[in-house]
Amino acid sequence: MATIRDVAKLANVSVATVSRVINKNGYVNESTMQRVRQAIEQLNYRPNDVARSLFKGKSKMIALFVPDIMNPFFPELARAVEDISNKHGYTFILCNTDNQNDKEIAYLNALLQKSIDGIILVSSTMTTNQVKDMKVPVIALDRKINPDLISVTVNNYEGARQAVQYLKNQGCKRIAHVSGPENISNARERFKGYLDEVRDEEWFHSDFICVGNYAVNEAFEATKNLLKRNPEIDGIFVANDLMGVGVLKAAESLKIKIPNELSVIGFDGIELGNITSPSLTTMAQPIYSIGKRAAEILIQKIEHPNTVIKSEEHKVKLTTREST
Amino acid sequence: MATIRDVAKLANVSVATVSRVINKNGYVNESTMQRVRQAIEQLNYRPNDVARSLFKGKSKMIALFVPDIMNPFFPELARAVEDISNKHGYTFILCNTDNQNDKEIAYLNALLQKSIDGIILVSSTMTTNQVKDMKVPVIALDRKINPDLISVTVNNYEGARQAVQYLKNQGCKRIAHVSGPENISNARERFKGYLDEVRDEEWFHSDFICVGNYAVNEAFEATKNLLKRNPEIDGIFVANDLMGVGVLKAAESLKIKIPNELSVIGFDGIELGNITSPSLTTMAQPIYSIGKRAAEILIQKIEHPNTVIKSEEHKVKLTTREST
DNA sequence: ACGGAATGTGTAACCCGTTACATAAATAAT
DNA sequence: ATTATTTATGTAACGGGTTACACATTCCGT
Repeated sequence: MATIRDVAKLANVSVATVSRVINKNGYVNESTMQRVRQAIEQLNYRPNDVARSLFKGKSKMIALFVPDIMNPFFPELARAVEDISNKHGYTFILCNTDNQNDKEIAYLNALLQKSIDGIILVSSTMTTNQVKDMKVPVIALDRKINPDLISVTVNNYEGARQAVQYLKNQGCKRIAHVSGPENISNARERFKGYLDEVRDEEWFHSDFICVGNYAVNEAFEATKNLLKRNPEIDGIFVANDLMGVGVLKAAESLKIKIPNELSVIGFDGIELGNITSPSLTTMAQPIYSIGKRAAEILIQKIEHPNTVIKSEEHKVKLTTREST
Repeated sequence: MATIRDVAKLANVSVATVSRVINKNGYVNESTMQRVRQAIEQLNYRPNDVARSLFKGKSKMIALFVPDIMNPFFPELARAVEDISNKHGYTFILCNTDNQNDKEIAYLNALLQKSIDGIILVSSTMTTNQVKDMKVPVIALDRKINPDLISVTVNNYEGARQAVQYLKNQGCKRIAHVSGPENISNARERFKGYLDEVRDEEWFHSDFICVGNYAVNEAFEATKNLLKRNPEIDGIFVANDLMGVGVLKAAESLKIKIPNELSVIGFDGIELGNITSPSLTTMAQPIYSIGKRAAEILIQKIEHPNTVIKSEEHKVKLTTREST
């Protein structure tokens, strides 16, 4: 690999001049520039980013922490972040944390040693202190971590209320909820939205609530029990689409007809909900958009540390399909 | 951030000694080591990986190129590669190429400037020359690129034959094929497996073949036409599960009963096939395993360049579900 | 024609670990 | 007792860009 000194020698200039040509800063005479350009061409010279990073203390890399890329909600988020990173000349690092705080911390330290420029966190296990101590720009995505940390999320509470209202409008009289894990902020907000919508109904009963873990199987089992215990249930608001699939399957296994006997609405709007039959009505998040915004904001924070940046809450949108 | 010189000063030794302690090489007196350790502790010193990389010319990073992480086949692959990278102390970089050669080349150059240690390619657009010129270890995954490039794949040809044989065993007498793009090696192999299994049947007709692009929608449309034109078809071997979903939907839209009137078998074994109804019988690849092996082999190649490494062809496995 | 600004280029320090090489003391071998 | 090893530690160059600073030239205004 040719170095900047090779180029300098060939072009009969100093390394400083070559550097100026590469970075388009400082004064360089037009004819000198031509010579340098030619030398660069001739040697097929590419600057060594590692050397650059060492001097600048910046690596032009950003990382995304997700619980598990195999969860179908995250690939679209990852895609968005990668697209934006790439567009701005950043390299994209993906970390699967499995919701384990020790993994997050290990990744964090490893990345700091590599002079990572910024991190986007989808996390429910990071503590306030851990986030405060971070030496690089950080954005929370999908889940709030603490009020001081800029986040890009959706209006989970409002979306949940809208979902339940929609079920009511469809004529449901006994609406249950399969919630997400209570350590995840968006699950709590969706749950609260549900609760505020049903708590004053005379039919409401706390047994209409069951707690899932945002995954298919547990929701499948939990819903079977729920529906066996409470056959009067005619609507279910499920805290995410993945569990929504489990709910559809539970209904199927109990020979409950959807949407005739039971309406189901999910949350997230992942492609998967389009493929089930019946397909799943859902409160769709603008998944790509929030990933994109998180990346844009992060890069803004990296490149212009002084600009004031605010958290964003995007809107979910009812997407009616066959399950209601 | 504390540097090695700060540590050296505090411990009253030279930087060389500190380096020896950190890397556990060379001779260091026990008591000196204690002092150094304490200084490291006290300053909360972490070596700067960028400086290390600069000197060593290695970055402890590996990259995975996939067409698009949003395609449900790839997250599991990515997860496997990330797990193994992480286990061996490598940082994992994900690149979405959209099957565009210019993107691949752009990524490649960017990564080389960052002293990337190795790359795993899922690619059908990289040319032989481009691969030959690469200055770092490279492994092809899922798709062969050229015979000289080590690859980790599955027995697509055999798997395809088994799939068709299975349909025959199930009593299918008119078996069609929805193939993948012919520029993708595994699609060609699967197609050939199908062809070798049906070409001598008296019922075989070239109109039983239709070409898809490994995505749901095109397969949906193509299959609708196929089945309208050839209502005698009673079995379809689909080159991947994603298109398998499209086929199931096409049958549904034509009110063709699966598996009674039509049997469908896919290829890949992605989780999605489990969620459709009917669920999709498939030739399941050991997706995680091949990703894992690709990463292991790559790291082997990086760390021990002289070991002889051979391509691997893993076996697919028939997974019978409701669509047959 | 003279002073100050704009233009053009080079030298060398710097970023921070790593390691070849030198030196010296302690221990082992003969 | 003397030489060969082993152990222990330090100095300084190195990897490859970047940039502060110095110096030289050209241009412009008056």
